[in-house]
Formats: sequence, structure tokens, C-alpha cells
Amino acid sequence: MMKVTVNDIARVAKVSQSTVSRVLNNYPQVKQETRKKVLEAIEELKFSPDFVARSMVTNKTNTLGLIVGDISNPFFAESAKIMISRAQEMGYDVIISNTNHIDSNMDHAVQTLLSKRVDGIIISSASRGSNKVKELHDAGFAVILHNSSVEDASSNYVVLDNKKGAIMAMDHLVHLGHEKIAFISGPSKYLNVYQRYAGYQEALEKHGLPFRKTFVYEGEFSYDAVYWFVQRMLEEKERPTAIFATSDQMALAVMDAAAGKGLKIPEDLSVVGFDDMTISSNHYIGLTTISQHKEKMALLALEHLISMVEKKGESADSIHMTLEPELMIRKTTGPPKKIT
Amino acid sequence: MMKVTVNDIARVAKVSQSTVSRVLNNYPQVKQETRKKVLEAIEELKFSPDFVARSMVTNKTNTLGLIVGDISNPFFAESAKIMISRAQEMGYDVIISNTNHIDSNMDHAVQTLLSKRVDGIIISSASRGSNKVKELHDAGFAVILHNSSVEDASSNYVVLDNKKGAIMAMDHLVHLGHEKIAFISGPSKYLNVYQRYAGYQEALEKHGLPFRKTFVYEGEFSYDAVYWFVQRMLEEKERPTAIFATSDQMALAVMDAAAGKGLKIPEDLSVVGFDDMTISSNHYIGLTTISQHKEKMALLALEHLISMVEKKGESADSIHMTLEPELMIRKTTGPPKKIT
DNA sequence: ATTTAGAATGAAAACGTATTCACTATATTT
DNA sequence: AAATATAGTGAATACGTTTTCATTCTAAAT
Repeated sequence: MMKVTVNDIARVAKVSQSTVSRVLNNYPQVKQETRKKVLEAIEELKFSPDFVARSMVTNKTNTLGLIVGDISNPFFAESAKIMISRAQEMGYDVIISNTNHIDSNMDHAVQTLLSKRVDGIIISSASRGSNKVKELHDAGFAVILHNSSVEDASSNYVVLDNKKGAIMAMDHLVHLGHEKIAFISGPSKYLNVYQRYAGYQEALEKHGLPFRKTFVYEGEFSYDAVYWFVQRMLEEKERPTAIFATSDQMALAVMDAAAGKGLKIPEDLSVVGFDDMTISSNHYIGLTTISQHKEKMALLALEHLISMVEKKGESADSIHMTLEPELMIRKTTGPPKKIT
Repeated sequence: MMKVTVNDIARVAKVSQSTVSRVLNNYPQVKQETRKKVLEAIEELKFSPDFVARSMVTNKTNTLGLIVGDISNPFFAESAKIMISRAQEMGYDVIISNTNHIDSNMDHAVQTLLSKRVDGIIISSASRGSNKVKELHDAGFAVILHNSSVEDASSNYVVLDNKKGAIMAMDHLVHLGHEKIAFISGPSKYLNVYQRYAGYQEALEKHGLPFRKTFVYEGEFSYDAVYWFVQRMLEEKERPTAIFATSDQMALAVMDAAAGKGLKIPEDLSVVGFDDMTISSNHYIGLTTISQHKEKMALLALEHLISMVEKKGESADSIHMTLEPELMIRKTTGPPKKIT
């Protein structure tokens, strides 16, 4: 089953291959009559153009890269769905790279995406000190940071005001009467979690509450690790009455651990998350959380990337967007029970 | 910033372009000395080979396509993560196409994947009557069906014994004492949901229970649609005491609706799902469900696809694997309350 | 009838690599 | 020392398009 090429149609349509190319690309200056012949030949031989060959010469692949720490985290999966769908509508495909939150994987992913000549890259989980990101940006490559940005201010990004979000969450807990509030962090190499942590601390200070090292988990995004950490923390006599987690995924681990200890939420323990994954709004879960407006964020990142790609060269004004967080109060937070 | 090509290194290393290519591809018959020169030049100019150009001639892109109905469904996201990670380890990238469960999107996705010359395609949500799938297979293209297969028996697939799984779920409920069991289906154009439906019916019959049309939801995979359907169903006086849903995602909608109605699970209503997404095992949710062994299934599909791709031509024995389901009993099922 | 402008087409080059084929240097055998 | 085999290298071609440039055709203008 030989591949049908543009030459084959040229032959059966009795025109040159350039002409075939012209009708493929909808050039105006081809006569109706010959256009018809070509189209018929295409139909007859079931020809469809080879994108690889086309990319060779146009220097465009119509393929984007999406680098993500963990596609199985619903926040990323939901964001990815939005981006992919929109990208497809706009004529692009997307290669997803999953880094498992390992920096070297990300560098490697970038390298192979470049080798495959993707037109642009969205990075959803960039480490804040990443050199690769700066390199890409400095080289004039179309790249946009989504969800988490880097310290070097020059790169393009669409993120949330994470610190503000964290403060909103904390304010909510404090106003309910909580004074012992734990924080479940993630790897602070990510600027977004770093900023949330900063928000946590700032809020404590603002409300005159002491910072306790034992009340914070700082480590991998590991369900199990968080689960065990929380279980242990809840066994202490000086246990927190509320826990603020840096992601909904982690918040679920917290709730899981609390359930394992026989604690009722929110009576015995208040929990607030961050992300607002779809499932969090389920009545059965009803997680109080900070909404990232994931649809908007994903769409903005994607569409800006594509516009960067398409007007390569012209007005390359940089994209610096930070969205407003929103507190979603649901059923996992309430006033603390007076512990005697 | 001009692109560095193989010719550039040939020039600085003072060898021919072919020789450079040879060291790139680790050909044995190149002298240590010249190999060293080339490697140094590569290092110096920071050259990295262009995969597009390479694909042109090798006819291999080291890129796979993954077509999925909805990447935001955790079952698919988790499967995708497994496949992507393993693929990357094996030197492949993956383009994800999201069809939103629309058949024409899938046909279109296949077409563009072919145009981009992916080496193989995994289809996670194939409609059971899909012609495209058969076409692909007949054309000798490397394609494997994952999760849901097609009626035409010739295609390669790795799936679950869905009917058996459904029967296991039903048996569990019946043994607990349930007699009024509703079924939340999805679009029956998917063979896997079709088979689960068949299992539901067969189990009813086996246990001498009547089939009631009003007890089955048959429609889109829509959280909201299921939510409202269940709410309404629970208002009837002849309401079911248990609901079996064709996916965990739908089961969550069921639980959501039940919670909305103030019903306790499992006291007032038992719920069984299907898939065993990670989150289902959360103590706070504790969804009784049928495990699909998603890791095994995903890995098998991916690895078989790659082996098909790599030994193109040789022993193309077909892959027909159906895995055994497993009942995961957790906290959402229990004996029915005697309703008087 | 002749020139001229523009429309329509074809020939050829280019994109960056792998690979075949021919050739040269080196080592082995006689 | 000659003949032969083999290791190492280079020149040229192919992959399937788009695009530039030159050319032919057509119709309008003189």
C-alpha cells in the first residue's frame, strides 16, 4: 500500500505538482477548471497531505507541547481538556509531557519537544528557578507559563494571585474562629505553592497567630505522605482545628486521614483546599476551596500562545496575567468545637 | 538565530555529513578519533537533531496518538498518565486527542494523526460500530483499542470483561438484600457500557428480579443529567434501594444527588460504581466499585502498541486481551433499610 | 496585427536528515 | 611484496512538500 503523494495526483490530473500544491493551499490564481481536475484526482486517490513533509518546508508543525507535573491530578486533567479541545478547534494538536514533578524530566521534555519542532509550549508546572524556561524565552521561542510561573519576570505567564488566594482561605478560617490552623504545602520549588505558603504566613501574622513548624507539611505532592502526616498530627494533643491544603487533591488526602481517625468534618476539623477541581463541588464532598478559574486560565494561556505562534515577529508584547482567586465556601468548613 | 544542522557540524568537525549522521545513530564503523571530533563539534554548536527531517526519511516519528473521549474523567486521566510516562521512558511522545464523545471528532482526529504520521494509535473510547477503526486495522496500521472495543472482532484490543464486572456488582447488591436496583448507563454506542448493561440485565434475570425501564438512565456521560435523573427517581415512592452506575464518575453524581436529597449512604441508598478511579478509595468517599486494573490495562495497551510498531511486518499476531474485573467493597454499599 | 500586461502553470530548489553506493585507506593473508 | 579483505569515509540521492523563479498562455490595448 504505497503512500499517495502530491506527484501522483499531479500525474493523474495532468498538471504539475506545484499546481496541486496550489490548490491544496487555496491559492487564488488557479483556474476553476484545473482546480476541479485536481480535486477530483485527490478524491479518487484518497490523497491527504503529509504534515511531516509540509512541516519541513513551512517550518510549522501545528503541534503544541503541554508540560505538566501530573496529568492524573484532576486540576491538570481538567485544564488539559480545555486546552486540548480549544487547540483542536484552532487546528493544533498537543503533545502532553508528564514530568512526575521531576525537573530533569521537564528539561528533557522541552528538548524533545523542540526537536520535534512544536510551534509553542505551555508549561503548567515550571519550577520557579528553571533555567530552561528562561533559555526558551530568551531564544524567542513561543512559551507560556500556566498555573505556576518562574522568578525571572520576563517570561510570559497566566497565573492566579496565589498569595491572595491563600489569605482569603485563611481569613475565612480565622473568621470562623479557628486559631490553630495547619498548612499542607507541596514542593516549594513551585512558585505558586511558595506564594500560597507566604500567604499562609502573612495571614497568621496579620491575625496575631503563632507560626508553628509542626503544623506544616512541606514535601512531595504525595497522597500517602500527606495522609500519614495528617494522621500523626491529629493524634497530638495540640492538634489543629483546621487545615488549609495547597491543592484540592491534598485536601482530599487530609479528609481521608481525618475520616480514618473518625473525625467529622467540619465539626471536628475544618478543611479548605485550593484549585476547585470539578469534583470538589460534589455535594457529597463539598470542599471549601479557592477557585482558580481554571477554564479561563487555561483558555487564556492557550489562546495567547497560539497568537504568539501565529504572529511570530510582530508586536511580541509580553503576557503577564494574574487572575483573581475566589473563595468557594462549601461544607468542609465551620466553627471550631470548643475543646476543653 | 539560525538553526544548527548536521552540515554545520560536518564543516567544523571536518568530516562529511554522512559521518555525522553515523555517529548520531551510533554506527559501529566509525573511528574513535573522528567520532570524538564530531561529538565535540556537536557539543560546541549545541546541535540537536531535527526529528521532523529525520522522520521524513526514516518514516518514523516516535510519536503515538491517544484518542480519548474525555481526558478530564479521572479514569482516562489516570490511564493516560500511565501510558504517557511509559511511552516517554520508551522514547515516544504522545499526542492526545479529546473527542468529547463525538464520533465525527474521532474520525477527524484519526485523520490528522495519520497525516502527522504517528507510529501508532491507542483508542480509548471507540464506538462499537466504528468504521474508521476497521479501516485502520485493515490497512495494517498499528492501532490498539483500550477500554472499549468494537464489534468487528479483528481489531486489537485490551479491555475488561465488562459483563462479568457488572454481574459481580449486581451479585454483591443482591446478596446484601437489594431487590430494587437502578442502573445508570452511558451512551450504549460504547461496547463496554453496552456490555455492562447486558450484565445488569442478565443479573436481574438470574436473580428473578423484574427489569424496570424507569430504573435505568441511558444517555450522555453528563454529570448534571445523571444528577437530575437520580434526584427525580429518588422522589418516586417506588424508589430503588441501590444504584449501580457504569462509571465512578457517574456514581459520584449519584451520590451527589442522594446527598442533595438528604439520603444517607449506604443506610438509605447503596451505590456501586465502575472503574475504581484513585479517588474512589478515599476513606471519605469509599466507593464500592469494580476495578478495571487500569494500570495493567494501560500498560498492556501501550506496550503492545509499541511492540507492534517496532516489529512492523514480522509476526503480526493479533492482540485480544480481556482482563478480569475485581469487586472492591467499600463503604457505599450495605443492606437495604426495611421500608415500611 | 502587434505589443503588452497579467493570469496560469511548470521546473527546480529547498527544508535536514538517513542511507546506498562507491571509493580510499588500512590490515590481513599469501 | 603482492593480493585480498575489510574498516572507514564521502558523494549523491531520497523523503513529500512549499515556494521562487521563469515561462507560457490569454486577453486587452495599441
